[in-house]
Amino acid sequence: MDIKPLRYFVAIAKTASFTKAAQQLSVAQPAVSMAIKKLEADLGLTLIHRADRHVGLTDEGKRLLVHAEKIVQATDDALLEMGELQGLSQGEVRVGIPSMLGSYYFPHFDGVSPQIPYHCA
Amino acid sequence: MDIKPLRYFVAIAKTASFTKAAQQLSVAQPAVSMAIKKLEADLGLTLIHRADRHVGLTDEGKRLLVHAEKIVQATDDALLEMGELQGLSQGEVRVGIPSMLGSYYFPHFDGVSPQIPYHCA
DNA sequence: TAAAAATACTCCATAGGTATTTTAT
DNA sequence: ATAAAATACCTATGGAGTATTTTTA
Repeated sequence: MDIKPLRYFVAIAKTASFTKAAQQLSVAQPAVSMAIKKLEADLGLTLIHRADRHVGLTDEGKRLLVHAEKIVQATDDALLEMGELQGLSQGEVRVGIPSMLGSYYFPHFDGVSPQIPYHCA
Repeated sequence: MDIKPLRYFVAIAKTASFTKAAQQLSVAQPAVSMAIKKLEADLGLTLIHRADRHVGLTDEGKRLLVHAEKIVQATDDALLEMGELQGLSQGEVRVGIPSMLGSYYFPHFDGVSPQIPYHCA
């Protein structure tokens, strides 16, 4: 199972519309249609009623929605934290140390290196 | 973010080996290597030390592991329930009704059809 | 008739497999 | 020398876009 279709699905559930969901997600409407179609095929279930001019979840769709929201939330949590860590690991700490003093204040003992790579600005 | 690489990642964390993870997941070893490489590229982080003959998670990898396990678990929960619902919706209810009586006991009023398709065994 | 969703098609990215090479013990 | 991971290469699948058609209110 992939996460993107679940995001599409959640958006459809919220907006009750394939078109609005597509706009909200900045993708073309057919992408959403096909993603849901494939998701339904993969699960062997109908998730959304298309009948009577009204997009609504089936009973199975309602059950999936609960899970989908958890999965999306957990993924967003992960992405957020990883993004923060990435920012940290990318961020340079520019410390203005005269180069000759650097080796004194920031010595490089074997196996004990700074957590964040630093260099003089 | 896709779920399969996260499964690979969790398996590597557990087995401390790309090769064992691949076997466990029934995929070729390079698939695992490349999936992790892409995951690291996507996140902009190094998740696994490859140095010194010992596969181990970096600090960032350890943080991701916590999230990855949640995501995988939530996904498995979803797949399990959807699988159960699929089994139900596929299951036929075989009711032994003499065909001539069927239309009496199970009439087909317009727009009011049974929830589960039935037919006589 | 107008909207929303589905279908048709095309293209490109990527996941995965086999074969091979690199690396470290 | 061996075992494990990385790289190279190839193929096939599928995800997404544009254009178009179908459907229903």
